[in-house]
Amino acid sequence: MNEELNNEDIQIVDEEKVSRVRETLPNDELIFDLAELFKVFGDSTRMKIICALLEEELCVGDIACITNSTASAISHQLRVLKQSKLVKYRKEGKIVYYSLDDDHVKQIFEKGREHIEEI
Amino acid sequence: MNEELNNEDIQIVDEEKVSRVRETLPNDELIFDLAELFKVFGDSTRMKIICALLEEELCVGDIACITNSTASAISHQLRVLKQSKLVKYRKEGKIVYYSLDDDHVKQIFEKGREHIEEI
DNA sequence: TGAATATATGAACAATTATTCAAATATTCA
DNA sequence: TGAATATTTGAATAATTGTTCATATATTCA
Repeated sequence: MNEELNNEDIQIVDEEKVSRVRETLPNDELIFDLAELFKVFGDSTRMKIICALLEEELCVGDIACITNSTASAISHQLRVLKQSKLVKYRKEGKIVYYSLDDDHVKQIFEKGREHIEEI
Repeated sequence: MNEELNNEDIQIVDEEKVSRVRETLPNDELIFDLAELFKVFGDSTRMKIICALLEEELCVGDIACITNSTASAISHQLRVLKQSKLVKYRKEGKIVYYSLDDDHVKQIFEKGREHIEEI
C-alpha cells in the first residue's frame, strides 16, 4: 500500500540502451516529414504515375489513360506528388505536362524494387 | 444524333506515347507490392521504430519506451514491419529482440532523407 | 464571343488503418 | 504450481484518405 507506482507504470527497460538510442534519433519533424514522403509512394495509383513518369513527361489525360483512371483522380494525385516535390510541371496551352522533379524518386523506387525482388 | 460516343467518352490522347509507356510499366502486382512496401515506411510510429533499430537491436519494451508509445501499439506495428520482411527477431526467454532484416531499409531511409534535406 | 477541350477543385462517401483496451500466451522464478 | 513480467492478439473507435461527381477555371479556335 501507499506505493508511488501502480502496475501499469512499471516497465523494465535497459535504461542505458534506451537513452543512448534516444539521443541518436532524428528529431520528430524529420521523422514526420520522412513518413509523409513515403506515404506518397504508398499508393498504387501514385506508384503507377511515378512509373509512367520514369519513362517520359506526360500530360494529365495521357496519365489517366495509361493508368486506367479518370483525369480528376489523377489530377488529385498529381497535386499530392507536387506538394512533396516529387513531380514538376510545365504548361503548354491548355495542356499541362508533368515530369519527375529529381533523381531521388528513381533512386527510392529502385531501392524499393530491390527489396521486393530479393525476397 | 445517333453518335456512338457521348462526351464523357471522348478524350484526346497521344496514343503512340500512351501505348509506348504502357508497355514499359511494371506489372500490376509489382506496383501493388511496391506501394505496400512504402506504405510501411509511411507512418511516423513505424519510422521511429526503424530509426531506433538503425542503431541496434531492441526489445519491444525498450522500443515502446524510446518512442513514447505503448508495448501493445509497438507490437502491432512490429507485426506490420515483420510482414514486409523489414525486421527480424530473436527470442531470449520472455524477451523478443527485433532488428532490421537487411540493408535495404537503411538505403531506402537514406534516399528519403536526401530528398527531404535537399529541398 | 461562345463552344470545345484540358485540368483543377471542393464536398461527400466508402474504405483503410493506427491506437486503445481488455484479455490471452509465453516464460521465468520463487 | 502460482505470481510476475514480456509480448501478442482481437475488437472497437476515431481519424485519415482515395475516388467520384459536379462544377469551376483556363485556353484555344471558329
